[in-house]
Amino acid sequence: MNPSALKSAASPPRRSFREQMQLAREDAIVQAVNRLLAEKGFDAMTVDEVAAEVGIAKASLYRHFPSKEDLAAEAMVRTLERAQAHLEGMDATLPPLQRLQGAVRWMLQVQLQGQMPSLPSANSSLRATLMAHRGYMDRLMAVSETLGAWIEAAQAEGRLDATLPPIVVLYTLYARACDPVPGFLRSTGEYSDEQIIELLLRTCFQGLASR
Amino acid sequence: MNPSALKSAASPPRRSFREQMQLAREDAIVQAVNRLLAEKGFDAMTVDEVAAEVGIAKASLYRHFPSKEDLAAEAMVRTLERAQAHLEGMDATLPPLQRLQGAVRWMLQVQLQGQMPSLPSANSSLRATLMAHRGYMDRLMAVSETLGAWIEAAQAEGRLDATLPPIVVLYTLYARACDPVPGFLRSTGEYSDEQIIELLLRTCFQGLASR
DNA sequence: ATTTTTTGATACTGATCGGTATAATAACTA
DNA sequence: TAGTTATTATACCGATCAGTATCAAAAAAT
Repeated sequence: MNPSALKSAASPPRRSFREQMQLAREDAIVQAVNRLLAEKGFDAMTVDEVAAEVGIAKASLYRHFPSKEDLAAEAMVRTLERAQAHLEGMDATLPPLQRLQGAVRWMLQVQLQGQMPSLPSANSSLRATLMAHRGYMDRLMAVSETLGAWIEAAQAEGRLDATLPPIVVLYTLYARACDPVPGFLRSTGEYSDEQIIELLLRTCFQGLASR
Repeated sequence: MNPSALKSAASPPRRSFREQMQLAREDAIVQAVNRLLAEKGFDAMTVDEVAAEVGIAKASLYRHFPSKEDLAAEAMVRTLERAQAHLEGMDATLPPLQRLQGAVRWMLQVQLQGQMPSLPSANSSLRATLMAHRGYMDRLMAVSETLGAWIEAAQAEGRLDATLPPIVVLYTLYARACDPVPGFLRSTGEYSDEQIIELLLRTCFQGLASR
């Protein structure tokens, strides 16, 4: 059995073994980056650390990704994909407000599990890389459109304050991904992660004032 | 008229001229640090920048402050003093909830004016310096106690959700100082600073859900 | 006027870090 | 087995930056 016969038989497994390895490696890299990005942020994370955590040489790492910025961008893409998958996996019969709450709950869970990459909001070279990154922008827009539709639906149902511009709601939801409050609350040792999530969901959707 | 006579006459203006200059200089330094800290954050701010902005040599800067971390700590002290002064200057006859809203309004204003120093929440050496900084900790506790008293009073009046632990409310208010939403909203160009502040006050105290 | 202190300009040190080159080794292909 | 390719370890380059040393000029004190 010659290779080309095998290839034409079952789709193109052309070099599929090597490619499989490549993908597995890239997956391990992005996972490590994601973890380090969540733990210490972009500036404090070093490329040597990433290589050490994955267990490969730094040179091999640079054979997959051209720069540290692209590393961070890929981690963001991965997280956005997880987010979108979670949104699409939600019960479509649920009212939109509940789906939005589910989205925030997911963000808080990921953050408390130390898997939410945190990028500086004022790093020019990083922002430039992100803005130029097709995969990142596409996925960011996909998530934003999904959430945006839910926001408008929830407002139309009268469950979400309809006098708030949807963009304000969207940004406020996104901001839960980098809210320092969960971490501070956890460091008091007074609350379980589940309690923290319930408290934050209340302050986010019900506000601090009594109703 | 000899110096010691003058000194004993009008309190101790001992070396008062030099000290005056010193204070004025330190004031200029802390102001520059505060501005740069708000603009680019602790990591991106360089000591050379600070010296250049103040118009003095780096060596002279290090004669006033022992390290970059202490520089940041002093900027935080200055901001906390401004905050406390603002809190104490508020109309004491106002209901506590309104005073809390005034506090958040002030934080948002300072942030939008580019005068709110932003420190990384996960920089170990900086956190160590802050925790060991007497002046910083004292002022932080003073502000926290003032706000804490207002929170409990507002809850007792039934204006603030009394089922939220006060510490959760306090952290949520503090978090408005580093909320990325104001900046994002401003970058859309759709809203004036005053509109942004009103929107954020609503999402903070009334929440996103309709009432 | 003389002495002491402070400041400024400048250069330097030492460490960190992103990214690259090299040369040896392992793994896969044919 | 011979040859091609990928990976590793290691060292290096260049840039950045916190912090320091030097020394001359300026200011202040006596």
